[in-house]
Amino acid sequence: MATTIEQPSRDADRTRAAILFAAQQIFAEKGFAEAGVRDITALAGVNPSLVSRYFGGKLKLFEAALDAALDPRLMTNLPKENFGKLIVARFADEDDRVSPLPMMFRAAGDSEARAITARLLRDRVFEPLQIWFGGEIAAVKAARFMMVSLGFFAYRDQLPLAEFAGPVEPSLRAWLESEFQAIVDD
Amino acid sequence: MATTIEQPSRDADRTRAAILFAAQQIFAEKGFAEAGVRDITALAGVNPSLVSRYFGGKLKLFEAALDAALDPRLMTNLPKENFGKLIVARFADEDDRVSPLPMMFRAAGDSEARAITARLLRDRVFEPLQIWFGGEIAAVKAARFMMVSLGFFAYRDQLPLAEFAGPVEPSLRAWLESEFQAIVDD
DNA sequence: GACGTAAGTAAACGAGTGTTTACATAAGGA
DNA sequence: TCCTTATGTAAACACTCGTTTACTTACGTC
Repeated sequence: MATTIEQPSRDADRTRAAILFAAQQIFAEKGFAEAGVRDITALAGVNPSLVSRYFGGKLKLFEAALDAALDPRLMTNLPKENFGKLIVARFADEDDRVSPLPMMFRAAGDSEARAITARLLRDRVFEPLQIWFGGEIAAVKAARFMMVSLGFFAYRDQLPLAEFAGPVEPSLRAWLESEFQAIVDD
Repeated sequence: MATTIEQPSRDADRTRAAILFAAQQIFAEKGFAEAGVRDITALAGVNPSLVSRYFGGKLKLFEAALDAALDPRLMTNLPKENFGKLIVARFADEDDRVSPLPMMFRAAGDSEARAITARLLRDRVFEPLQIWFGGEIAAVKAARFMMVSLGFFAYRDQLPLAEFAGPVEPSLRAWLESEFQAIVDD
C-alpha cells in the first residue's frame, strides 16, 4: 500500500481553518443568529469552546468568515467591454454557497453583525469598485452597482416565486445586463 | 372643565391595537430576532403574556404587524406620468418608522419570519403591482420594480456611508427616477 | 524516556428568551 | 348586590445559546 504523509492529530492551524470553512457554510445557510457555535464546530469536527479560543467569540468568527468570502477581484477582474453579461453570469449562475451575499443578508437581523457587514462591504467592495470605475462620478457608479447587485440578490432571496426560481427569465436577465453595462459605459 | 369621554380601564380591542402599534415600531427598529416580546409590551404598557393570548405568539404578531404596514396603494395610486419622481420621493424622504422595508430586511435572519415576509411581499406587493402594470411583460416590470426598490433600500440600510447618508446624491437620485419611470414607460 | 507545553475535550455556568400557569380584579347583567 | 366572565398581571417554566472553567491528552524537546 502507498505510504501516506503522516499528519499530526493536533494542528492548531488546520483546526482554525476547519472552523473558518465550516463557519462560511453555516453562516451563509442559516444566518448569523440561527447559526449556532455548536452547528459550526460540529461540521468542523471540533469542540465548541475552540471558537472562543481561536477567534475570540462568535462575532469575531463571523467577521473572519465574511472577510474571507469577500473578494473584490471577482468583480474588478472582468473586462469592461462585456462587464454586463459577465457580472450577471457570475451573480445568476454562481453557487450561493460560496457567495458572501447570503451571509450578509442573513446577518441583517443582528445589530452587531450588521455593523461588521456594513464596514466590510464598504472597505472590501465599495471602495475597490470606486477605484476601479475611476473618474469623477466613480462614487455614483459604485453606488449604482451596489444597488442593482443588492436588489437582484434581495429579490431572488426574498421572493422565491415559482416563475423566477432557478434560471433568470431571459428579458429580465437582458435588462440586468444592460444595467450593469451602463454603469461602466456612462 | 371639559367633560371627558369615560373610557373603561380594560378594553381588549384597544390593548390589541396598542400591542400591534408597538410591534410595528420595535420590529422595524430592532428586527424580529432582537425585538423582545417584553420590549414590545413595555412600549404598549401591557403584560408580555398578552402577546400569546391575543396574537398566538411572537411570530403571528410579526405577521400581523407586517401585514398592517404593507399597503400597495402607496405605490399604485401614483400617476404613471410622474411615477419615477414620485416613487423616489416616497422612498427617499419618507419616515423609516412607517415603512415596512426595515421590518422585512431585519427579519431576514429568522427563517420563519423570512418565510412570512416572502409570502406577504408576494401577495401584498408583487401581485398588486403586476396587475397595476398590466400588459404582457407585467411580471418582468414588477420584478424590475422590486429589484430597484429593494436595492435602493438595502444600499441605504447596509452601507451607511457618510457621503450618501441623509439626502440622496442628486445624480444618483436622477438615475433612480429614470429607472422607475422606465419601468412604467416600457 | 520523562517532562512541559500546546491542543482539545467535557461539562457546567449564567444570561436571556417566548410561553404557560395560577391568580387578581374590573366590568356588566340578572 | 351578587356573580359570572373577560381582562390583565406576576411569576415561574423550559429551553437555547455563547462562553468559561477544569481537566485530559498528544506532541516536541531535552
